[in-house]
Amino acid sequence: MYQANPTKQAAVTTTDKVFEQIQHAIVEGEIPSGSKISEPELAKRYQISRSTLREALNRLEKCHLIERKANVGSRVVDCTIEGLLELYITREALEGMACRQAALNITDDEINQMQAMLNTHGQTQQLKDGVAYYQEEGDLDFHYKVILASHNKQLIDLICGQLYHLVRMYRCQFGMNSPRASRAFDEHSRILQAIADRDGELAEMLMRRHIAASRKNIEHKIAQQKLTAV
Amino acid sequence: MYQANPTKQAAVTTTDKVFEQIQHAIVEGEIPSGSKISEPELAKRYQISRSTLREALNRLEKCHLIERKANVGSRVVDCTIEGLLELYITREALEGMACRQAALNITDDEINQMQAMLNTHGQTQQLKDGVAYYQEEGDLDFHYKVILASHNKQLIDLICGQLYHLVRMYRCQFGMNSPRASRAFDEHSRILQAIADRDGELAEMLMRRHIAASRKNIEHKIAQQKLTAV
DNA sequence: ATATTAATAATTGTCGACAATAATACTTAA
DNA sequence: TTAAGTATTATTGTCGACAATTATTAATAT
Repeated sequence: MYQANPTKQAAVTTTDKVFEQIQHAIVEGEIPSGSKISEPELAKRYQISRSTLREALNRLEKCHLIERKANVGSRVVDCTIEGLLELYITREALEGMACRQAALNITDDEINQMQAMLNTHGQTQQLKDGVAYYQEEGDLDFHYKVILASHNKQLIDLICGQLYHLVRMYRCQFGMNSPRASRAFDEHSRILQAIADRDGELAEMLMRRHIAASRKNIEHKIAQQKLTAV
Repeated sequence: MYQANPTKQAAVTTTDKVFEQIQHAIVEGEIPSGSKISEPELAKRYQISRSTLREALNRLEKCHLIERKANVGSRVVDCTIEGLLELYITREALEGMACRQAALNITDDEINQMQAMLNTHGQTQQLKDGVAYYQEEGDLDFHYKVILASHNKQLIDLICGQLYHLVRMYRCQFGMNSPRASRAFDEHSRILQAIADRDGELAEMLMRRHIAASRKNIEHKIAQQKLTAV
């Protein structure tokens, strides 16, 4: 089953719960990208004190969903093309390395799990061909698994704990139901093959190309839009 | 002149100042690695309320210097060999990419500045040959400049804003006055050359090797220690 | 009418107190 | 004597109020 973030702890405190709610609201665009955040208003809306709201805001800042300035306040990060491309560049670096490390550190159990997952994705794709939604979730699932398989806490925290919230936000807000679904499935298969072969160098290269391909796809679309606009 | 972190904002609020003080204390080991943090005690020591202390703790958590558990409390991150190696792996990925991007995006002015900086480092090294301290600061200076030259906000924030506090902590606590000082200088020169040539591919490769060499140097030392210990 | 300054309102930063949870010490039973 | 359970203490989480700063509005002068 798909879950938003495999690294998240169970929400025990009220700050945890409010954090998750606001996070969801930001990712889905209910609290619009770029908008200013009013502490008193949000505190009232979620029926909590400003202190616990501020605690939640701190965590939102940690995963780059909001930005704060001293004595001025917080704004929801705004989704720009440049920001999206920078995010892809960063993912290419981090996930490429995670993939290389996965080839070194993955367990046989994990390989089997991922193989099974890919089979499911393949069937889903046959059933729902053209409908990219499931494939999109599947894409995130696959990437999460690779990152976890790196067994590198630093990488896992940086990517799953921080960057991927932004990734999901961009996906939602830019409505990225990419036409790369079927191609992505093949690429995933080859990546897993390289990992299973313990070929770290190849695994990294394939993952980097996989992510770079998405980035170039976006860049291409942007270029076309600019042409038709003129 | 060397500064701890080129991305940091001016400290305006009391939280800012206390954050910097505690950060320094943790990096230098005055508050020992792995130790539990008592909120009432620290609040008393710095003459502030618990609220503002907790705000500071949130920022410390953001740069991975402390870890929090709900209803239990905070601990200073503990410096382990595995953690150090994972940090090197992450740096190799991020700084490698930053270096590639720097080759694409650096301005001529920045190139000149870095060239001048390297010249200074070279002279310092001649004067103080064998004394690694200046070279160590010089090393960080160089890396900071490369990262900033990438002009990628995401990379800059991740590396300078978060990772490098941990890097400095490990350097302090493990007393890493590496014998690689003179070699590092040559490597820096070649990296800058590749950047100035706008050769992103080579620049990334050289930076990755540069960082990997430090990691392998550590791994080698560890291996030796284990041998002599038996 | 516009620009600059002063007064007002709103927002953020900081504080101390209380509530809920976890750690510790103590008591009691086997 | 040890183990389990209970009572106590200490720590963290949450709250509402006040202080400091910023944003907004009103007033005055050019």
